[in-house]
Amino acid sequence: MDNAAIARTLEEVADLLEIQNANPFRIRAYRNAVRTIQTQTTPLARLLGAGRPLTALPGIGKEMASHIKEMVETGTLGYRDELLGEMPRSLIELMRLPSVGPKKAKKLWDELQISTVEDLEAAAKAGRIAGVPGFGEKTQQKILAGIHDHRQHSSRMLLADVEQIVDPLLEWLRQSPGLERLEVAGSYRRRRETVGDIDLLAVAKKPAAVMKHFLGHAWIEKVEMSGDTRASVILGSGLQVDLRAVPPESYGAALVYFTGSKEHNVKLRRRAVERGLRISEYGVFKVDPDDAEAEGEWIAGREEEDVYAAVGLAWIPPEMREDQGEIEASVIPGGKSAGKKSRLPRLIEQEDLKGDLHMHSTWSDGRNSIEEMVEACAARGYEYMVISDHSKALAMTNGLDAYRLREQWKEIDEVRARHPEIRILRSMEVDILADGSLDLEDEMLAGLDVVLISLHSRFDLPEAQQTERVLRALEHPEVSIFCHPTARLINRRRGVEMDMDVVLRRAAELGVAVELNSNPHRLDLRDSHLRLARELGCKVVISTDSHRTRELDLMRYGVDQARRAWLEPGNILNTLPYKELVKTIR
DNA sequence: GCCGTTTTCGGCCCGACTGTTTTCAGTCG
Repeated sequence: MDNAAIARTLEEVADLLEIQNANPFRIRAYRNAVRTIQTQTTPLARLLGAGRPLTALPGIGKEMASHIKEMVETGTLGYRDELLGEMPRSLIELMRLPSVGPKKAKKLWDELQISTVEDLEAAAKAGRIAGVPGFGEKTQQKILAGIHDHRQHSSRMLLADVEQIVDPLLEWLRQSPGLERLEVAGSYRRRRETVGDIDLLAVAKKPAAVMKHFLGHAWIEKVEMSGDTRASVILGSGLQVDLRAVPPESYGAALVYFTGSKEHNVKLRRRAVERGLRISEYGVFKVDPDDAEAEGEWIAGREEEDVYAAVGLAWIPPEMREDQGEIEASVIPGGKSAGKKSRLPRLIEQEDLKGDLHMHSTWSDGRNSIEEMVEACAARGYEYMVISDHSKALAMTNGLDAYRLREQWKEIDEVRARHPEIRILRSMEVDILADGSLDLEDEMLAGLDVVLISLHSRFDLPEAQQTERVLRALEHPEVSIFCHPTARLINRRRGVEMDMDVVLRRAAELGVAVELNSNPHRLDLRDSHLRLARELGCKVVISTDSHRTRELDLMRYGVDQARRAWLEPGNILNTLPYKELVKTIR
């Protein structure tokens, strides 16, 4: 079993235990193990094979290690099957419906033998749910609405799509009477590639007035709940928006809390408890040792920096708040007043980038001419840029053969003469053919300043074969950059199967860079692969793969993603000035 | 079930809103 399958199985155990009303800390132990496994870049089977103790991993103890060993060896987990003998697996899906949790799912099963969403819908429509103890008319209606939404909107929206909705919403909210501050928190602020819902945080002396103004927005289709400090609504687009209001002295604490992630917050709060403190969305409080129940003395919470400082930490950029070691890295040696620095990385910023290394023109499937692309890049202050049209195997994009490529070089020379303000590099996005050879003759490859290679076909090859194919392509001495390596499209196409560990290791040895494609549909490589690339010393480029001038602005999504992978300017090739770049790039 | 610069036992993050079980459990984030 691969890591993803192992994680899924343990997750299922956690869900089933939850329905069984097991010890909540035991359930949490399973979920912690799942997280550890999901973020593990090396296959657990390989660790086991090498005789490495799994218990060295955080959250993996004797029991989990033995579960994992069993799964690796037999491909299944007896304990999970045992639990499934007591209740159907489909109860887990019930539990995912809004207003249905583990307790209610169990009750539905015990009382009415309901185990699927379909059964539940039929029972609710027949009015049989309202009669179950603990349920009522309102819950029955909520369940029906929840089933509807569940079917309508099960996938998370792309960050870029959500931005289109959030911006006007913010503009509206800024007109609220008495509003002092407003921020988007949640996974949007952490710049995750997809967003499940929007968390808004407002500061106001009279929060009720802000809530009222918010609820008057025309896009709101349904109000899920509303109180003086919280409101939750569903927009016509299906997106859920939560607004919370806090007093000014709680702004920082609330922003930390609502930005998350949940795991980051848990660790932060645990750190507070170890220091006799308590962190909530209202602030950091000193716990009274004689009366742990009392509210305690408020000591911080106005700004995020104050909250982190109260537990001896430097402020952590939101993109890093995933409990991936950022809390440990943010420790300020000697405490907050020691004047020492934390080990947090200096994350890449868009201003660090000196050029865009992947874009198309009307020579293949781009919408703008070379000169228009050049002017647009120059307007963005870039020192250099790359023209990289498709190769002939991608006929549908009007890919170039050797003859047309030579013709293109003539045009590039002319544009170069007219635009001395920017360096224009000759390139091509060359298809990796099925056998790993490249879709352009060697002498033409040698005439390019930069050679990009990409997978655009045969995404379905088995892992071993796909890995071989890619390795062969990487070995070609002219290759500079491996673009959108997994070829995934978020919510639409899963990436190819290949052994990323092997591929990135070889790329690092050969000096081939890997692309972080900034297109919000791609964001390929993904965060965990980028972290692996960094660990292996493999260079990364952040490019837009633009097919029209305005797509050059997609670069910021790539930067967001790089920041989530802890990348610093030194990890990124296109932070280098032109002279250094041409020396470094293969 | 996991973990340990106060611990190998006794802890393990915090609060708002809703609906229903009239005093609070369940859900959610």
